[in-house]
Amino acid sequence: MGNEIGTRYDPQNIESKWYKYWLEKKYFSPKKDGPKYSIVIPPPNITGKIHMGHALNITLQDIIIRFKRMQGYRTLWIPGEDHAGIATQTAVEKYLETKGTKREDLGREKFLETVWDWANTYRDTIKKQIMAIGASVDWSRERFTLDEGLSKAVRKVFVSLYKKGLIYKGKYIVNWCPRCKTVLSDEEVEYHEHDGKLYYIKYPFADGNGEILIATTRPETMLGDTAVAVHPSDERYKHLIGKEVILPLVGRKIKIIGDVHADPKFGTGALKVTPAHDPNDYLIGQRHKLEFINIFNEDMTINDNGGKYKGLDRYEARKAIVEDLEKEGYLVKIEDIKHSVGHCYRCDTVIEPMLMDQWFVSMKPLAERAVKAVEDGEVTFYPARWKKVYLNWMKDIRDWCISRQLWWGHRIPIWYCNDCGHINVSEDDIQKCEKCGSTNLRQDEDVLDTWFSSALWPFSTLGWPETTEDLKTFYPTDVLVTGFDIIFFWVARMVMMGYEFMNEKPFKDVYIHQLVRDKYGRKMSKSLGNGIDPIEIIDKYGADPMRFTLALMAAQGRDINLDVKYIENNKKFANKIWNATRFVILNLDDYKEVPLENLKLADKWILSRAQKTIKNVTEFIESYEFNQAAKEIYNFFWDELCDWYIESVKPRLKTDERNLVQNVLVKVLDISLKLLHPFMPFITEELWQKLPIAEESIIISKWPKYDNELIDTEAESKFNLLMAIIRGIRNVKAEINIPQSKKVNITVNKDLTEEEKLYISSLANVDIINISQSKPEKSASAYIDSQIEVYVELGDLIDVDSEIERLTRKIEKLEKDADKFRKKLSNKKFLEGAPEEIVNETREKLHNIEEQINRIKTIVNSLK
RNA sequence: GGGUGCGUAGCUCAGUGGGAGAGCGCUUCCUUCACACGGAAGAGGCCGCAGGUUCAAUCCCUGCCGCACCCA
Repeated sequence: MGNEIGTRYDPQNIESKWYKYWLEKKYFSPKKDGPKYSIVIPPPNITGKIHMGHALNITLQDIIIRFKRMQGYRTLWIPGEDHAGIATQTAVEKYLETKGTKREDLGREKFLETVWDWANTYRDTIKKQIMAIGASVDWSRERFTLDEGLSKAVRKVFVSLYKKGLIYKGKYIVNWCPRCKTVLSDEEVEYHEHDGKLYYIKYPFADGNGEILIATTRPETMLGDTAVAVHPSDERYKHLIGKEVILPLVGRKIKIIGDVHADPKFGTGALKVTPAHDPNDYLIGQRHKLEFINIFNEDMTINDNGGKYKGLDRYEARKAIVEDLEKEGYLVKIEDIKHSVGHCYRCDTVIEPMLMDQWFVSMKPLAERAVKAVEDGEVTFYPARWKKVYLNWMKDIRDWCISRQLWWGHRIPIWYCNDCGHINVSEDDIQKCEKCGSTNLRQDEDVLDTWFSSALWPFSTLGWPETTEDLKTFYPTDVLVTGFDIIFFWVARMVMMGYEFMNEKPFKDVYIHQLVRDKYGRKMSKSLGNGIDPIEIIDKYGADPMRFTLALMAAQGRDINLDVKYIENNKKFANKIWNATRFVILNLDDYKEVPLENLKLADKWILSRAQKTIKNVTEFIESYEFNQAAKEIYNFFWDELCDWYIESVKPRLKTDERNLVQNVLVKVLDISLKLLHPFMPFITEELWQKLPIAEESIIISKWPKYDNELIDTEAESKFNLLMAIIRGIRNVKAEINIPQSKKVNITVNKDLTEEEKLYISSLANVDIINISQSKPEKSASAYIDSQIEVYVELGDLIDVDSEIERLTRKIEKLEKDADKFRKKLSNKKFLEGAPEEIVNETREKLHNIEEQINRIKTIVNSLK
């Protein structure tokens, strides 16, 4: 055991060393016995680096898993990464662009080779970053959403759902991202408020008698208009239903129809209907069997259906059409309007609703059990309010568009027969049409939504579809820790898939954690440049302080506004832990283990406090109240252990109590380091290893057990009194501006034990303690309650006037409190209605205060 | 338009149906043999506003105002 210990906490020296040691010892792999406890990591995207949100996510999971591991569970935390279809493909395309080439030039196969190389590099980076945070994940079970096993799982799921009729191909309005050149699911569209214009356009009646005025934010889509809709009960227009108008610039005759979707209060109440380019218009189109005219190419230029506007981009077309409308007298006015516009969640391009042939999962049948599971509490959300968010979405769920026009991803296992037209679906690649035997097959070009494979994560990572030992042992997992932003994308879909394919929930608890924002509460983003890079933080302050800060701020139901100064602050806490331990170790040269018997007051007090800390930290971690748990151990360590116990023990280390004190110190430190370990794994291992009780690793040490026998309320109240007396003496010194180190004599009205005298002398720098019933001349009161009076003898240092002033202020303060209680106690209703216990307590409190006031008053009078 | 969360010390935030808390910042003092990344003592709050429930409300309920976010 190396007992050399520097005077400063230096994270760089300890972190990588211990992580390596833990890996070598395979502590992160599940042991062979004990109740199981499992977590799957939310797989980070391979498109970038780990950010603060990941750091929080990983920290919280690591706290849980280390805690459970120490409690004796057979723990497994599976790491992995997500192939992130759109994001990765886009990133690689950008990279190719810098090399002057593009994916179409390479071809599908070559392109995918490039992406794999890229993916492997990034996976490696991410892995190193997760390690730097200290995550005790089992790397031997690391998975990737595109690896062989998971691909097998994806195919099995696709085929199964297809055969059940839950996956189908159909032509519907979908969200097209013109930049990514793929469709997106509804969840992948983000709506932002835009400043837009509302254009009022005249559509003349076909019979030449007047016109109807419509309002639209997207005049360019009029090229695809196939009707004008008004509300059927709109008095202004209902007589026009059935009449025909002539579409300006285009010349097509279209009908005026009555449909409830037309909002009489919006615009003019008359709505142009473009069924191929608006989700609502699409529904109107279906209801009224309108024609669907697609006017866009995939790159958002106008296609052949746009006549003279063909080839123009959608925004150029808008400009041109507005100009032409104005020229020809159709444009009546333009108003400014704020409206919500859908954007691609990956590249922020404005999405275009398009009518396209795509693959969908029919969600309603899958959602049923997933709803019930959460309603029945089989799957529980923490904090509970997210349950509502989940259920609201689930109950109004729409079919999921799962095909993507990408190359990077799980290719859809569908083969079309070019000869007989049969659609073959298969888990394995096939060469022959199962219907006609033709080899003239063509696999569907599209890949699946990345979230399709993520949805299987809790069981695919455990080996499904094989029935592996891991799957049998660790499914369902115990908790899922993630952010609220992917409840729909991921959490909900995992629940559905879990029940569908495992016939069992994927996890018991869902802990929804906070969003990490900057210190002003703004989202961290590249464009604002306000991101805090966890790796830079780790380099500068260490992983432990970062982790502790995140845990300390992880209050349920509120986001984290992170300021680097908080991390700096907790580095000071780490330094404090370091130095307190250093002090103990420096005093252990002659340590030998003895039973904790013949304990003194301070020993009983700290051991009792330690028990309460064990209890609270344990309970708070169990209920996912990480901030409370962290706060509990922080306060115990700094305030109680360092500022009081260690200070009180210094003189005792020079007496024959040395050996006992050493043992108490080691015991309390052992408890503290263990309680701190889930939060700060590196420093606690480093320090624990230096203690005489150290074993192989703190990681596999036993979590401290709460021992009711060590709770000593009497010792606690006695020690509390001592602390109050000591504070009182210090306060007197501070008030009259003499240094704390200046020795004074005090007088107490009651005899004290030798031990009590020792603490007062050493902690308050007191020389002589006199016992007397009367207040000495030229003294200031340091502590007064209904039993005890303590005076500091000041001699000529006393300033009677300021002493009177000080005491008068104290009386005023006490009187204020006393008034509150008097008021309460004079209230009949309170006396009748409140529980007796409360009434008695209040009486006692008032009595004590009044007693104090009287005593102080007596002193003041004697001074005058 | 529907929904959710938040308004507590100068700042950032905890917390609770029975005498308002922390960290930072601020004021004063101290290099005392673990730590100045430290120690000691302080100052500072109509717990957003208005009602209601209750013996008792910062906490529970309703409304309002302000700030975020989600969904349409």
